[in-house]
Order: sequence, then C-alpha cells, then structure tokens
Amino acid sequence: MSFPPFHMTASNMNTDNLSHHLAGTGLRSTPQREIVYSVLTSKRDHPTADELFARVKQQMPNISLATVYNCLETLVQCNLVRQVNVERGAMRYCPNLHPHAHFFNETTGETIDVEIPAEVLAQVSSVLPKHFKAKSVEILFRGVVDNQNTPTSL
Amino acid sequence: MSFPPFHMTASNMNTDNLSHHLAGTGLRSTPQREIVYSVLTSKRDHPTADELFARVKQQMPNISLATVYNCLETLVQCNLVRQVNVERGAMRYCPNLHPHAHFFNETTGETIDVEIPAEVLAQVSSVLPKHFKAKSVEILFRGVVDNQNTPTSL
DNA sequence: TTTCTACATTAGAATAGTTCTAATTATTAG
DNA sequence: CTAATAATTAGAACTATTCTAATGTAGAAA
Ligand SMILES: [Mn+2]
Ligand SMILES: [Mn+2]
Ligand SMILES: [Zn+2]
Ligand SMILES: [Zn+2]
Repeated sequence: MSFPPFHMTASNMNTDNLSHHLAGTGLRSTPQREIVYSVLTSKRDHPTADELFARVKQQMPNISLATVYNCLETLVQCNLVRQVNVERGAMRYCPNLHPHAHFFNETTGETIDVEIPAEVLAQVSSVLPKHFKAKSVEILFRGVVDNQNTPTSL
Repeated sequence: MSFPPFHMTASNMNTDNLSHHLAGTGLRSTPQREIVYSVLTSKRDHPTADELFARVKQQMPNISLATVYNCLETLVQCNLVRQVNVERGAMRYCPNLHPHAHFFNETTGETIDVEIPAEVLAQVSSVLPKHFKAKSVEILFRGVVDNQNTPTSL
C-alpha cells in the first residue's frame, strides 16, 4: 500500500523534491537517496534505520545499511526528514514535515503523528525567556489508546 | 556547591523522601540509592549515568557503574527522577519533578529546565483525540542562547 | 573521449551506552 | 541464628551507530 504525500506545497512535491533540495546544498541526487526517501515517505510511520533498510532492500537488494544511515543523515540535513527519539534504542525517522506532535503508544510501541494547531505551538514557544532562541520544538506524548470502538488510525 | 530541593511539598521533602517512596513500592532504601539520589538532586543539571557515576564515586568510591544504572532505574520507577532524551547517545536524568520543558543549548550541549505554565500544558494536552490517554507530555526546545548580557543561568 | 576530481557507497571494524549474567554481599523475616 | 530475598558488583554481551579504508560513480576539465 502506498500513500500520497502528506501535503502539497511548493516545497513538498515528492517527485524531484529530493533532487531539488539536494541541489540547494551541493549534494548529489543518487539512486540510493531517491529510494530511501521514496520508501520512507510512502508509509505514514516512524521506522528505524534497520526497518527502513529491510523495506528498501526489496527494491534495491544490494544497498547497505551504512548507506541507509548515510542517506538518512543527508535527508535530515536537508530538512526532508525529522528524527524522533521516543525511546532509548534506535532512532526513528519521520517523513511528515508539517508541524506536529508525536504520541507514543506504550501498548504497541507505535509512534503516531498528532496535529497541533499553530496557536498552541505559539503558546508553547512563548514560555521561553527572551534570549533563548529556539530553532525547533518537539512535543511527545506517552500513553495508551482507549479502544472502545477505535477507527484503526486517525 | 549544593542546592536546596526544587520545591517543598508533602511529597517532595528530600530527606526520607526516598525511603518513603521506595517503601511504597516494596523496594529497599540502600546507601547506594540514597547517595545516587542525593547527588543527583544536589545539582540542577541533567547528567548522564556516567557523569553521575563520577560524582557519586567521590562519596562512595567502590560503587559500580552497574549500580548507578540500577539505582537510576529504580528512581525512575518511583517517579523521583525523570529520564530525558535530548540526543542520540547517553540518556540524561532530571531531578526536577515539577512539570517543565527542556531547552537544549546546541552551542554548549547543556540542557536546562524551562518553567511551563499549567495552562499552556493544558492547551497542549487538549490537542489529543479523546481516546488517546496521555500519561506524560515532554516538551523539548533546541536552539541557542543569545548572549547579549546574560546572567549565567535563569 | 579520456582523465581528473570530488563525492558516494560499501563491508566490516570499532565504539558507546546500556543491559545481562552469575557470583557475592546485605537486609529482612521467621 | 538461619533462611529467604533483594541488592550490588565486575565483567561479558549486546545493540545501535559511526568510522575506516577500499571501491565505485558521475560530472567537469582538458
Ligand atoms: Mn532514543
Ligand atoms: Mn537519546
Ligand atoms: Zn511524525
Ligand atoms: Zn529537567
């Protein structure tokens, strides 16, 4: 199963989004980078490098784990992917570039995106003393999902 | 240098706070646990297990790193200490039990506490869909401190 | 088109941080 | 005091990631 991109804006148009962003920073668009990016954005979850490696190998069987790490590092530098740190253990990667929070489901181990209104985000950022210049804010919930009659996802 | 406890309430009174909390969960108060807790709460920072190990050894030279890890795990389970995950790499430990956010200073690598008004926290929690039951919320800023004429800390 | 150069990929070694194991020691209960 | 239980310890094992050094690739210069 495949998903459409999260949102269509001038700066997020899946195809050639990558080479575009890479070009901007003097980095090359390579088959490995394209596939890692495409596989990551094709599913709305937060895989580890290892999990992504397994998915990517289906399309490019000779890619190495080191390359997956290298590609992810590149994508993070280009701001095409976010790192999310929900647990000790493996880093997770998020392809959703919209401002959002994460909810870590302690029962299943899954991390899902939670929309967060710009006004709430502004409220949060306003708590910082004037001379603290935040470049990013991460909001992480931990808890459980009360399954009375739950639609599979939001 | 030593600091007073962050705040005095019925459930946070430094001395015997520990044995009190431990008793509640059927755990023993031991010299190692007492010292790890006391050393951690005596400084307002967010040390790694290794850093804390170094500090604790000054008072108890034969304590082992494994024990520091064990004690920290116990303290986290008792809700006397919070884990904070600001970077890939070593876990950090926070002795401040008040609801607060963290600011990771990318220049210095230091993580400091930022007070966060209850109303803002409530705002943040309100963004969750009804069937998501959050047990905790973590807010982490990353950025730099604009040092025009900065007092050493807040 | 060949050559030069810089960049990217790769396998495997090395590293860092943490957890596990098995032996010893300490505390509590009977 | 003895037995049972829990905690500590040193070191081995483990996991995730980064590093190293060799090889591959692709565009730019000639
Ligand atoms: Mn993590
Ligand atoms: Mn971390
Ligand atoms: Zn996400
Ligand atoms: Zn803190």
